[in-house]
Amino acid sequence: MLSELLRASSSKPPNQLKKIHGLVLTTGFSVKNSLLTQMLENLVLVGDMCYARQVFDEMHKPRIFLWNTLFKGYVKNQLPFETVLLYKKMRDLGVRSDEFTYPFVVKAISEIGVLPCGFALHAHVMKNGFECLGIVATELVMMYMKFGELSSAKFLFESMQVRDLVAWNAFIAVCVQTGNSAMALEYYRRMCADAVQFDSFTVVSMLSACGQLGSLEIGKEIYDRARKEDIDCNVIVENAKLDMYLKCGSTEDARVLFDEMKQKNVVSWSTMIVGYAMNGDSKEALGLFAMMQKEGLRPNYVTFLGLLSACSHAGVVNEGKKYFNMMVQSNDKNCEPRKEHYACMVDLLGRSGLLEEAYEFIEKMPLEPDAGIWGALLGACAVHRDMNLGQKVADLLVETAPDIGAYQVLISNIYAAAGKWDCVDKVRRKMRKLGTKKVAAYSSVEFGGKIHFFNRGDKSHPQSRAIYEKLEEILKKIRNLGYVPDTGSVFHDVETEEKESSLSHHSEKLAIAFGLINARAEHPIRVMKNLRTCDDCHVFAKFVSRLTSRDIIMRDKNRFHHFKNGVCSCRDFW
DNA sequence: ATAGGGTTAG
Repeated sequence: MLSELLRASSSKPPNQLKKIHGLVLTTGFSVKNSLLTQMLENLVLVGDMCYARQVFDEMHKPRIFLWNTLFKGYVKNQLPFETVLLYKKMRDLGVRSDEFTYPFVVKAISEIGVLPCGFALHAHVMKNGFECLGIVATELVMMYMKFGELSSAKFLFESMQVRDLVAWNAFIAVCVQTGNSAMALEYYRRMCADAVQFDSFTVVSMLSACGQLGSLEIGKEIYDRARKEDIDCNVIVENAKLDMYLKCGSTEDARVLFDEMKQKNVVSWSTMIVGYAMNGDSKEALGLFAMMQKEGLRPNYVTFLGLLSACSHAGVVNEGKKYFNMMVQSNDKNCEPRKEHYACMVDLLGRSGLLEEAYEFIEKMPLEPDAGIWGALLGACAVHRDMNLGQKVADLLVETAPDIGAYQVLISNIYAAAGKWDCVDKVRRKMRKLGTKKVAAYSSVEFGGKIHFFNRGDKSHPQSRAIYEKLEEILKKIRNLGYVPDTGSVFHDVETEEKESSLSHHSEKLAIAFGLINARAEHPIRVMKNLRTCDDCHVFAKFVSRLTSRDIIMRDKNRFHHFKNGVCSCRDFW
């Protein structure tokens, strides 16, 4: 009777499960593990891990699969620390893990992100002889990728005896997730060469990779191949393609696809809205949201992020406030404003010059403001040259954002602009002490099925000579149009050394010159940059678009710049 | 009985 009750309770909410559990206890029967097992599984299913743990602790000598059930629950509910603690307890009690245990624990460790623990765990896996198991090995490979240990991950992946489709997909997916999309492409090509038949999972990751790389042509090619090979192109695949188009700056293609899609979900709509916002098409973004509401679809927190960033971009403060209030009043757990939304609001207010209001907004917010929020205000202070507030915020941020290089650079630039060189020194020393990493700037252009990368002053490209000649020629011509190299700007997150050294050989300038030489005249020149573009390159691109009548689409770390006839769609520079 | 892969934001 009781076991039937429990079996039937699997879909019940946690509080009802607890009542049933209480009932079981009051019957006075000796509670058998089989009953508790059912109970535990139900609790893990509904995600009440606290209660699940209680039930587990009541059990007498639980068998290994019960431990595993609990591990599964912890991992599924994103409680990596509980997972690891449980693993430790298990070892202390002398219970041996089996091959089902390790995938959970490895996943937890990679989420926590402590490399030495990862190594130790790998050693345990090897000691128990589980390393040759595909599933465990796959998790380990993903763990190393997440730790940034590319060579360990590659080595382990290569040494797997059996690499099935899931192993390939997992590896490619984690490459994309960790920002190594060029590597994902490399392995995709190898997968094809090895004649491993890919599936829709592969396609989704690869479309995402192409979005990251700005490789419109390669992305289209992969999608077309998927259609030809009769791979199931479900909503997720279509969404990924949509995102790829938008990340390549091709809002037109995206819209055509979006309108054609038979099945659309919140992600499709949000992708479009966010994409329009990124591309500076705020009107379309807001219009799409109106359509979405008409269709009766519920937005989620990502949708609102897109909306707020669209408002910020268009400088429509009241619209932004309207959407923010909509979130607050919606009473929908999915739409509660998170820190990112507050950061968006600060950005919106700050960008529009309402710095005081932005500051008050932060002071009044119910969540603890983080570096991202202060950073948004600091960026706005920099744009509006408000040194008083800027310094105040910089002072605050100096303490709370010790490890994010971009903020430190912004702070030191603010101090520099205010002439407070002792403060500049202090920040720089701190950066050096903390070893704040300076990410090297690079730009890339897709051409001929390949991605061409350029560093500043790069001479490694085979067409290098032609590129520099083209650059010289262009610089000469646009000087006549009124271009003056801007060496004085201090307000973006680039290092001083970078500013001082050959401004005219910035990676995006080389990439644009490369595009001018190679890209077909009717196509826009698409340039991707890993960091933010500097003022001078921005002005440069405007002039080039005017001089050559070519459209330049440049994506930097934050947003798109569509240059057409000497004008850019963005409001970040003027 | 229990284990590995995919889309939007940062």
